[in-house]
Amino acid sequence: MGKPLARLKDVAEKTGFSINTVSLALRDSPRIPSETKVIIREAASELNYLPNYVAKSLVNQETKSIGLILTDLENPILTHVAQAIESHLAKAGYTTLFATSNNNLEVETRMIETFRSRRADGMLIFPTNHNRLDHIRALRQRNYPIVLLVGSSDSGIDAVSMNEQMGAYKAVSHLIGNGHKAIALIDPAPALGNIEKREGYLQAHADAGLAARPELVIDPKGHSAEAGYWAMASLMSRDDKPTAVFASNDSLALGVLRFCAQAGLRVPTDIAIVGFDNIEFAEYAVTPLTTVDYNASRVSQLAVERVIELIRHRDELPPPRNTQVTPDLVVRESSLGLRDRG
Amino acid sequence: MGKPLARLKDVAEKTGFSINTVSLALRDSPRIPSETKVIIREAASELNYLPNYVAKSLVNQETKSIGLILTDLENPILTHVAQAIESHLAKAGYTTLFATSNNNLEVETRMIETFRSRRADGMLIFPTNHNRLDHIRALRQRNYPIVLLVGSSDSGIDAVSMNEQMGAYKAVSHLIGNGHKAIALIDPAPALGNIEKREGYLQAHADAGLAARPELVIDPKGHSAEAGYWAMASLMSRDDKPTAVFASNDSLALGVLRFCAQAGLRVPTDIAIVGFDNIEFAEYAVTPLTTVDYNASRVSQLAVERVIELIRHRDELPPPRNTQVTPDLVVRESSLGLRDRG
DNA sequence: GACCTTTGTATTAGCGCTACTACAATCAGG
DNA sequence: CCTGATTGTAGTAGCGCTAATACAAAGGTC
Repeated sequence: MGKPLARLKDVAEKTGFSINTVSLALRDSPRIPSETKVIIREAASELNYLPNYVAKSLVNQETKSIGLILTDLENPILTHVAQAIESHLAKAGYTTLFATSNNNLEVETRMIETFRSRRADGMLIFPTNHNRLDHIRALRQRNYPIVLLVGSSDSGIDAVSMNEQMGAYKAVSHLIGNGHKAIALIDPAPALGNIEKREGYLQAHADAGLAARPELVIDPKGHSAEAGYWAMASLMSRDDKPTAVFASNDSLALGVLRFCAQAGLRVPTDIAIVGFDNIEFAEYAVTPLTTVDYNASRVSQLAVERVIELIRHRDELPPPRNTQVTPDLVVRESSLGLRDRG
Repeated sequence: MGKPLARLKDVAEKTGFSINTVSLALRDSPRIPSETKVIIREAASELNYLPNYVAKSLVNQETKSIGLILTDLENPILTHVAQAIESHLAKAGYTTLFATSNNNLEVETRMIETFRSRRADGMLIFPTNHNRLDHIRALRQRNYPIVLLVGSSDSGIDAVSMNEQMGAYKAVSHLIGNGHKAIALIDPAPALGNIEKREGYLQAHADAGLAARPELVIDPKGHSAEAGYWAMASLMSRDDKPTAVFASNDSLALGVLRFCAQAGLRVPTDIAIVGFDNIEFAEYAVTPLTTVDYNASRVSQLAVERVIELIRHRDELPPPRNTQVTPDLVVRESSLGLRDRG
């Protein structure tokens, strides 16, 4: 912690008042006359006094810090979430304890323990697996304020998230509406137990009376542009080729786009592409990308408000609520149907 | 902090041992026989005991946490830095306190105070202004372990960073070597007091005996793709047009690329473009982007090692060192000269 | 002037933990 | 069998702070 900092005791000795008087004065208590306050504040600032939050936390039984656990920051949209959450928390007087789980359940569990041990007042968690939430649910049942950043309707845990299933539904319905019947899904999440987008994909097919084609659903084993590139290469090497692709995030979609450019496939004439997240670069790709807009700032704000509300309730938390933000589809060039074009 | 957690006292009462014995047992002291340890550990886990790090920190005079302050996470490369730093710190047993300054010196100063008040053992800072470092220098002089993430040769503060001047030098020299004489610089940093890249740009001109053209240096007032787009639009609306552009980060460069695509300018035939950072999408742009590779993982690792080393020295810090990692230029299609092409 | 209030300040206890010290009980050596 | 070391456990103090309490001194009331 660097050189030992001045304590209340030092300010007390310098001014001749007692520790208690100094503490009250610095916290602007009405019991201390303003002349005394001035003297004490000056002495404190001369000594470069800064209150020791560790000691304060021990007494007050709250740390004014909350833990933020994300899977990773590879996805630019999670980055936005992280930054927005930090800003909101700072504004509310909270410090952000940050960690990434690397999509590893064990790491996630360990980081939760670390933050509990540090007595974070609450946590915001983007869990690695949307179904294996027992460790988190157990905490919530002991009244620990936790808000998940992915939907989980019946998990018994508060959640604020984008409605990913709805987003996927909108994206795929849009493609179906443009006449596509062979729509690929590139999504690594189902293999990790997170099936929201695939459900939306299937539902869109069902509602349109179109049979989904299991052979067009592919796990890219990663969520980078490179993973998207190779998933697309694999899809196009088969006999049964798609005419449209829904990629579960924009990085994957940009990889798909790149494959198409190199393979001489025209977008959207030969292949229509829709992504998910609406990252900055979606608009600046080879072909501007149609994508589902992830409203990071809205999700972040609601999640922070929720966790602070839970913290306020302390002893008896209200029943968990699951808030889903409905995403908009941003239609750009990469998915235009024939009738939309000049 | 959720419901009051079990304390040593509770474990002591449950087992009949004293608080002290329980504390020693849980910390695996050799003075406690292993049978006793087993009894105590079992009781602790039944009570769901987790050591209170706040109390521990108060006694030990160290929090095992370090503050990380970045300007923002808009730039994907800072995101990589953040994630890599968090991973390295976690591996070393440190928790990351995270904050963004939003390029606002006042916010930066406030966050530094917050982290000091929370008794972070050290800090890693990407400062908003590379010259206004007095507030940080003052801390360092009081033996507070701080490592900057931007170069600062004579600042009196430790630093680990990419050599941005060298990177810019390599980028611009590459363009000059390809025969370009009218090279624009799109860089918002000099207006904020950070002139490293501009210096490299000028040095490359000087060393090649080429006169730099001040009218081709433009401040895009931001570092987004959109800012790059409009900066390029402004440059191309003038009489004196560049034949090449060096953009101070890849987002700007992608905006430039987009402008060129829309304006019908061929890259690299009509305009050569070089970016900075080598973000994932540089490779997946309309035209794959030549760029300076920001070695985020190397910088992060060295910075974490340095700050931990400083923490180890506690009372008397060694003299500050400034480590600059030399970046490589990654040549892709966007800057190929005539002789490089088929 | 006896009594009550207000005002300014000091004292004490305690948050949960660890370091230091204390001290019986056991054991080894001469 | 006494001395001195070893072993297992407990007691005490203190990290820096706040809350609760205490208590003089001054001021107001009848």
